[in-house]
Amino acid sequence: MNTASELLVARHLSQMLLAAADRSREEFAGIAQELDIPVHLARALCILEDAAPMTELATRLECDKSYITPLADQMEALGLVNRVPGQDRRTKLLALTARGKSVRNLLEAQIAERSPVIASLDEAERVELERLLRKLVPHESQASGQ
Amino acid sequence: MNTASELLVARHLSQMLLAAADRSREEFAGIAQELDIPVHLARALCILEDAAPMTELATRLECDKSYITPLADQMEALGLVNRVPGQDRRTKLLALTARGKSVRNLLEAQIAERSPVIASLDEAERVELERLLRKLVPHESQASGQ
DNA sequence: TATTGTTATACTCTATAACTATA
DNA sequence: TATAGTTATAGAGTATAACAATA
Repeated sequence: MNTASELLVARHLSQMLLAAADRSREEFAGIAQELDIPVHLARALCILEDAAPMTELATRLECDKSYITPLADQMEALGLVNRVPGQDRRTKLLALTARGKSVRNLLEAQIAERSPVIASLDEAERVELERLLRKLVPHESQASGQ
Repeated sequence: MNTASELLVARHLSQMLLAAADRSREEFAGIAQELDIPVHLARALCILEDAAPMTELATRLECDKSYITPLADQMEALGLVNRVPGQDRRTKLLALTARGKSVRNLLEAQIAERSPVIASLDEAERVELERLLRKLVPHESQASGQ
């Protein structure tokens, strides 16, 4: 295969990959919007199945800890989490409230139902897609957030 | 299959999809950096094979036209394009200079060689990936920029 | 009246650095 | 001395709105 046609294939497939990722993000954003919570709070909610220190949330969201303070403020203002003390007195855990758990459950149910990889692919196709994506992704980066 | 396991599959595959898209973007950004041009200029360069009005560039890059003015300024400052008059006297075309064409060629050659979908997949795998991605992407959005 | 490109300005998202209180 | 969280501030990236020239 020559360079010119490889270029076309590279462009086309890369664009479809980006489009598929965008579609996945949009579906997630749509679900968050229907539940009336900002997308970045929805991402945090997914992570907070168990109460976790703010620094851990920063690590999982791949952002600076200074970003977590206002994010936690917003989650508290919406009644989704409480700041509770950890054993170390410097540490504050973000713990889901009853409402937080309820919203998180709704969120997860919608993701399971509507995520494009579930809604548009059958079991065999999902297995094959995973195999192909695994070849495209460097192996350490296969465990990041939504 | 129950909802709980579908949730896990949805999460895992969606994350891999996002990671693969990130990887593709990073490869593109790396190539741009090696050629010493900002990523957003590299994207514009890819589009400008033929001279095009600034508004068309805004459409292709999915951004506002007010964003194109400083972008074109930067490309001119780097000697990559010139603003040339169109037939309509309101319109300015962005036309690649000799240097712009040369940088664009280098860029495309690197993309053809190093894009993950070329470097990590064989022909049959690319065909299969395209088939799967096509099912994940709404059909109008299969022609956007890098 | 609508459109092209420009300008000035404002907004969103996120990070950096300095700070407090612990350890 | 190092760490958890907070605060104030700054930067990148991008959009909105008003404008001038032209259609």
